[in-house]
Amino acid sequence: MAEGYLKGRIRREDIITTAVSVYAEAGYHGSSLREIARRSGITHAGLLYYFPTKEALLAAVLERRDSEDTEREHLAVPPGLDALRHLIALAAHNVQHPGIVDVYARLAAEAVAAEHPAHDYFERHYKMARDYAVASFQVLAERGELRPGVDPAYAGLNLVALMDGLQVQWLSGGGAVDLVGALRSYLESLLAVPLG
Amino acid sequence: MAEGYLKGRIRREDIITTAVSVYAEAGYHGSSLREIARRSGITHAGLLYYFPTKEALLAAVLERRDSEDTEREHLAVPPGLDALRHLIALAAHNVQHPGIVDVYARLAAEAVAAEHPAHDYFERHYKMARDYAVASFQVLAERGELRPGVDPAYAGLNLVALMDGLQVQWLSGGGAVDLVGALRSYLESLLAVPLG
DNA sequence: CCTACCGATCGGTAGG
DNA sequence: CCTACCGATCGGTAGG
Repeated sequence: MAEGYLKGRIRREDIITTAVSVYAEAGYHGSSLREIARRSGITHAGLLYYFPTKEALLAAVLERRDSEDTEREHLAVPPGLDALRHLIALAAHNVQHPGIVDVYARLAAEAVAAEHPAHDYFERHYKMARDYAVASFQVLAERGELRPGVDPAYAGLNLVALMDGLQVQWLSGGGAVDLVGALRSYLESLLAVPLG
Repeated sequence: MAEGYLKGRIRREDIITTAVSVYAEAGYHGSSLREIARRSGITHAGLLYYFPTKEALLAAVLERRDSEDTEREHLAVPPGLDALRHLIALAAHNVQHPGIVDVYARLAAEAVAAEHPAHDYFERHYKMARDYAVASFQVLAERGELRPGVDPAYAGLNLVALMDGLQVQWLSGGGAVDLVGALRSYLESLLAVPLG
């Protein structure tokens, strides 16, 4: 009896996974429910049984990403030098999973438009990332671990922007871009202490 | 007699201008020839008289941008400190024209996919920008104007990535992001001499 | 979950 | 440049 529910939950997760890879290929607007359904082994009407609209599926994709980030306890590291090290580790992890990076880079760009269904999600996401980065540089500044003259507010904003921009070039360039090295290089140019 | 040709040329330019603003709202894939035609005051079949395919119109949009950049003699400034100053001026110019920034930021993200008709265009564009930035930092390094320990190759890659990422956040954030200030801050953290 | 369908919209063509 | 059309595809619904 609970089996019915379990199968449904698994099916839902399958569909979300498939959606992520289709979004990665065609973007959100360029993806059709029929294509996602086909790769999931059901009809598009069947897909709409699980997710009543195209937007509901997108929301589920974004929700899953948030819960994965939370699982990884991304934000459990307090702002500071360790947070920056953790960010490099996260970048190194992402480099092993280009498909995922691709989805979110494309979605973020599509969602620049205020009417895009993921617009608010990314606005919140950027603000959180920025606040966290700025707080980290502020902690460094207080401890004298920041090079003199470096503004924590700009350094934080630039860190988030840099990660985004590097991802696009790394995705586009087919391996010619050393994402992690570039990120380390940026951070080292701001720090008065070794990054380790 | 030449009037017919002139009118055609004007019409073509009108259509390209309209296409730019529709791309800015909906991206390339999300834009329809019918919508671009409607705003240009013709039917979509009429538009196809001037641009035989959807891709041909995209190509015309990108071509125009290149010729505008060339007109501005973007690349006439030799690599070096002046080139970086010129880049800041270009960013300040772009901040006055969010619509144009929007189109190219969205197109660049869409074109990450290798099958996208603008993929090759952006790949070339990125490579040129990167080479130019790296060359500038190399010139600075030779003149001792770069802070010791700064790698010109990473600094150049990061400069291009940073500009891209800042544009996305600036577009998305609705004015909360100081793009030009952030760019200056990045450059100043790398230089051993004042940027002026 | 499926079959069967809807109205809307798409890029492109014919033929003038 | 337009009218008129094509085949394909879209998201979503009805009804089981």
